[in-house]
Amino acid sequence: MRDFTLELDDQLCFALYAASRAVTARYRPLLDDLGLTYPQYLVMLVLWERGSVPVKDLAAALQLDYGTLSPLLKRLESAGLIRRERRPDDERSVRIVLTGHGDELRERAKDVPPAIGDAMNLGQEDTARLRALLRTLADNVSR
Amino acid sequence: MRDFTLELDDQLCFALYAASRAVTARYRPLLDDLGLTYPQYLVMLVLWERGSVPVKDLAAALQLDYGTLSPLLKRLESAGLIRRERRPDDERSVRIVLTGHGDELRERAKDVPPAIGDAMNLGQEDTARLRALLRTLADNVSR
DNA sequence: CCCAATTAAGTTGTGCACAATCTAAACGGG
DNA sequence: CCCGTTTAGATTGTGCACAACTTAATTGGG
Repeated sequence: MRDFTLELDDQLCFALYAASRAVTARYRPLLDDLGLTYPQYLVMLVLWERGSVPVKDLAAALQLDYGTLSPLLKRLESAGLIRRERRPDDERSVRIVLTGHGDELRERAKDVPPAIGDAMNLGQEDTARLRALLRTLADNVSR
Repeated sequence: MRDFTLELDDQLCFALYAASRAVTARYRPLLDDLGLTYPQYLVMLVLWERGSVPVKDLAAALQLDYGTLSPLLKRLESAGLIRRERRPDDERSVRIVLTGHGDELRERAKDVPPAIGDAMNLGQEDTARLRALLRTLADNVSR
């Protein structure tokens, strides 16, 4: 029989919570140079990859709701990185489009992943293993 | 040479961020029954383990600063779960002490870790592996 | 064809996270 | 013993997360 305690250090959840914040903290100075917060960076990753994306798909990709995304996108818009386009054939839907400025930022962001990979210092093997475990966990927990 | 891209799904950081939020979301209904948020639950874990703790040590254990802890503790206090005691020999230091009500909550929280462990569904082996990887990661990244 | 139900998005309110700033108590070297 | 420095803690302001609610456009069944 497995033995579950209330001790902080036993909890996988705390290791997860602490690691997530530690990684975000490591990103912060790099992203400050780009004028982005961490969640804003994630949005930009999706846009750099797909060019333009409906808000709905952005929400699905990042697992965020409109309550988080709407104000975040408003800030990216007033920073001049994105534009909102309401679809003519469905006035409910809003498509997020990169501006020229937003696209240019991609070049400057190229250095971020290697710098973080270096700081994480896990090696290719453990990185893949960890990513797989995290996906399994997220999957299990959200069904 | 390792190949770092800007694709969202490549990023370990996103898997980490998503998994952390998914796990917290799974805790939510259980903690709602106890009248706690997830960070409040973490504080209570430390208090249930150590009885009473100076705010400074709480901050160190959870890696949180006073800006996060002060208002959180104020809410736990007005919920009647904790008490603040200013140390007579050092008026700067505040010690957090469980109230009777706070101590009683421990009994009701006993069911939480097994329920979460069950939902995570990782097995003892992978759980230990994941926890170890997360600690190494947090360690590497915050040096 | 119409209207009830659904869908996309936004808004409001609460509670973290964290940087920056502030206060007051304690310490310590000259 | 005094004053500059350090330390414990709180406060303020910004930006997520997320629940609950609102709005407006679209859809689909009778």
